[in-house]
Amino acid sequence: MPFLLKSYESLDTLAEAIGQAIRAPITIENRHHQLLAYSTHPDSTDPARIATIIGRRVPEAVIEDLWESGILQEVIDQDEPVVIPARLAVGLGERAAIVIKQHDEVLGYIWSLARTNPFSTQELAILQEGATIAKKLLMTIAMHERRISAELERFLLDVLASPTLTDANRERLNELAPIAVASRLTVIECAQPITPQLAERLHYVLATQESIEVVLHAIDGQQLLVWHYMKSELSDEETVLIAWAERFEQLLQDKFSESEPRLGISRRFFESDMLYAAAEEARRVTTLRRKFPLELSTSRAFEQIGIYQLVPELARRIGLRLETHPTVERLQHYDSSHQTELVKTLEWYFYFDGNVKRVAAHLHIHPNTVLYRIRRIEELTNITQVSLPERSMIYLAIKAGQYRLED
Amino acid sequence: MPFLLKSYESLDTLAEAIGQAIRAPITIENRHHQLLAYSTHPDSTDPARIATIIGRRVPEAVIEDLWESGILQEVIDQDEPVVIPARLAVGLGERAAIVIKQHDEVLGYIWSLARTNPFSTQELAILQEGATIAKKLLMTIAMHERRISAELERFLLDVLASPTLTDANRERLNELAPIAVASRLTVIECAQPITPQLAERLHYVLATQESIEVVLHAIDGQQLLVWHYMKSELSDEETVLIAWAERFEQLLQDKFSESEPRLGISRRFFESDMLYAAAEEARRVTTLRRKFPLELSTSRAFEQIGIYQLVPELARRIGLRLETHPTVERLQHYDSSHQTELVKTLEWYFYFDGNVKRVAAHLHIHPNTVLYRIRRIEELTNITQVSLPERSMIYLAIKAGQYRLED
DNA sequence: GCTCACTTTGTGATTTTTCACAAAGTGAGC
DNA sequence: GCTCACTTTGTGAAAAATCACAAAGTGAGC
Repeated sequence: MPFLLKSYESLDTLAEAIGQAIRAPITIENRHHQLLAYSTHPDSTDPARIATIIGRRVPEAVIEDLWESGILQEVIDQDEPVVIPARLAVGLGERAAIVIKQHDEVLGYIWSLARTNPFSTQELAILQEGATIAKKLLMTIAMHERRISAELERFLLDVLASPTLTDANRERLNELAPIAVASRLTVIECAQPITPQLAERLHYVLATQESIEVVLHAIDGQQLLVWHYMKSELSDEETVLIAWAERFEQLLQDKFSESEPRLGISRRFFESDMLYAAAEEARRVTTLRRKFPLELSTSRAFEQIGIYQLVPELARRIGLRLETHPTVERLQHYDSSHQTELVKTLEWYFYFDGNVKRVAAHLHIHPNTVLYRIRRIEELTNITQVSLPERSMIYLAIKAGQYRLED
Repeated sequence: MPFLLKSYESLDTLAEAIGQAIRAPITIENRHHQLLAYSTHPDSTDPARIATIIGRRVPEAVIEDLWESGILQEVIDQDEPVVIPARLAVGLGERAAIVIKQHDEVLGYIWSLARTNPFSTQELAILQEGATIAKKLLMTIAMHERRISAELERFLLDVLASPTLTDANRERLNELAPIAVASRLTVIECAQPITPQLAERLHYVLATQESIEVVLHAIDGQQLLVWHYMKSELSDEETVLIAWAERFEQLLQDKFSESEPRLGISRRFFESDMLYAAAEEARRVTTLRRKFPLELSTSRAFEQIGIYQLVPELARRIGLRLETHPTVERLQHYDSSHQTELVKTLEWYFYFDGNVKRVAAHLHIHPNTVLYRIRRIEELTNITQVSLPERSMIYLAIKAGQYRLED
C-alpha cells in the first residue's frame, strides 16, 4: 500500500506529503538546483538547507563540492535513492537524494535530510515513489518554462532585430527590467553555432552567476545574447563588472574550451531604447577581440577597448581611400623596401607606452634594437615628441590598416 | 620738352623707353613687388635684378632688407626719385627708385640701376615722368586684377557653401588646379572680422610664401580661406607643410599680433570634390585650437590634432547624456568632494606620456606630488597599467568634458 | 582651538633606463 | 665572392626616474 497519493496539485503539497511520510525535511529542486518546493519542518535542518531556501537555489559551493566528489553523478546514474554522508565543510548534514528523470533527461532532484536515526528501506522507497510523482509535475512545469523561455527568447531577438522599438515592445521591456538600473548587454560568442545542448549548459552557468541578474537572453547563431545588470551599487558597477567578466570568461573557457567562448559587453544603459545600440557595442567588442586577440585579451567591456571602437570605421574609410596617415605610409614604404619592421615596432612602442624593455620582450628582440629602430623612425618621421593625441591617431591608423573588413 | 610720350601701349614698352632715355636698366613692379615689366639692357646688371627677373618677383630677402633699413618707407613717402646706395649683402647695386602712387595708395615702383656714373637731375626727372605715365597703366591693371580676384573669391565661397559640387563648378575647379597634386585648404582665423585693409596685407604675405602655390583664396568673416598646394615632392609634402606652417604662423603672429591669427590646415586632398570636407577639417582645427590653445599650440594641420578631431562629436554625445566614462566620473567625484585635482593631473600625465617631471613642471608642483596623485588615482580606479587605447579614450573623455559646445 | 586624515614638499638611496661605442650579423647589388 | 650600407646584439658607464621616509602644510569637523 503506497504512502503517497497518485498525484498532488503542486510540488509544495507533494514535498509536504513526503516530509510527513518519512518525518524528515524535504526539498525539491529543478535540474539547475533551483528550489522548487520544500516541506515545512520545524527542527533538524542544516546550514546548506537554510541557504538553499533563503537564496531559492543550492549554494554554488555545495553544488561544486557535490560534483567534484562525484556524489551528484552517482545520484544521477543510480536512479534510486542514494544516502549521502555529511559534508560539514560545505554545511551539509547527512541526507538522502534521488534524481527525477525522464528518459535519461534530468528534470530535478528530491533531497531529504536525515534525522538522528538513519533512513529505513521503506523511507527510501517512499522517496522513490515521490520522485515518480514529481516527474509528472516537473514535466508540466518544464514544458511550461520551456514555452515561456522560448517565447521570451523570440521576443528579445525581435527587439534586437530593429534599431527602433515599437511602443508595445518598449512597454513590455519596461515591465521586464527594473527602472534606473545600469543594464548591460553581453554577447558570449562561440567558435561554432550554439547547439541546444551547448545552450542548455551555457544557460546553467549563466543562471549560477551570483553577481549578475539576467533579464533576458537569447541564442543567435554563434552568439548568446544576455541582457543583465549587476547586483552591485551603481557607484562601483564598473569595477564589479570588470572583475566579474574576467572570472566569468575564465570559467567559460575552462568549461567550454572547445567552443572558445569570448565575451563582449556593452556600456551600461538605462533605457530599453538603447538595447539595439548596446547589442551593437557588445558585438563590436567580440569582433574586435577576434581580430586583435592579443591586444584585447583583457578587454571585455566596450569601455575597455578604448579607441579600438573607432577602428572599424577608420578601416572602412581607409578602404574607401578617404583616409591615410602620411607618417604610417612613409614607415610602411620604408619597411617594404628595407625588410624592416618599423611599423610593428612603433605600434608596440606606443602600446607599451614607450617602455623599451617591454617592447623588446614582446617582440623577442634586444632592447637596444628597439632603441635603434625608434631612432630610425624618428629620423624618418618627426614623431619625436608627439603627445598622446597624435600618438593615438597613428596607433589607430596602424590598427585600422590591420583590420580586415571582409571577414 | 618731355623725353617720353604721353602714353604707351604696355608697361613693357614704357620700361624700354625709360631705359633708353636714361641709359640704365629699368624694372617696374606692382605693390607686391611682383615684376610687371623690365627693360632689355645687355650689360650692367646685378644679382638682385637677375633674381627678380628669373623669379618674377623681388627676392624676399631684398624686400626685407629694404623695409628694415627704412629705405622702402622713404621711397613711398618721398613721391619722387630716391637714390639708394648699394647694399651688397643682398646683391643690390646702387640704384634709383620712385613710387607709383594714386591718392596715397601705392600701386607699384620703378627701379633703375645706376651705371658707372651717378644719376643726373634730368635722368631723375625722366624717372618721375615715367612714374606718372605708369600710374595710368597700373590703375587699369589693378582694376582688372581686382575684378578678377573678387570674382574668384565669390566663386570659392560659392563652392564652399555647399557640400556637393555642381558639374559646372567641378569643371571650373579642375581647370584651376593642376591634377594629382596634394592640395590643402588652410584657414587663417583672426580675432576680429577681416577688414579690406587687413585682407590686403594678408594677401601680400600669402603671395610672398615661396613654399606654397595658392590656387584660390577668399575672405569669410574672420577667416581667410586658402586653397593651396606645396611646391615640394609628394613624398615629403607633410614634412614640408608642417615646417612651413610653423614658420608661417610665426610670421603672421609677428606681423598681425593684434589680430591673433591662427592657422588650421586640412588634410591633403586630390579631388576638388573634397574642398568642402577640407574646409570643415581646417575649421575644426581652428575651433579646437581656440578651445585648447595650450594643448594644440603646435598643431596646425588636421593630422597633428590626432584624436582631438573626435572631441566635438564626443562632447555632443556627452551633452546628450549618451556617453560618460565611469573612470573619469569617479575621479571627478573625488575631486569635487576632496578639493583635489586628480583629473587634471591624470590628463597631463597622459598628455606627457607618463613623464612625471614634465607634468610637475607644467602644473608647477613637486614631482613627488604628481607621483602621489598618480598612486591615489590608481587606488581609486584600476587604470594602473592600461595601455594606449584605453588611456586615449580616457583622455578623450576628459577633453570632451572640457569642450564647450555653445561657443 | 584641536584633532585627524589627507596632501604636499624635501632628501638621499636605489633601481631603471638611456647612451655611446664596439662588434658581429645580414643581404642586395656589383 | 666582395663590398657597403644597414641592422642587430653586447657591454659598461652615465643619466634619470622611482622609491621610502620624514617633515611640514592644509582644512573639515568636533
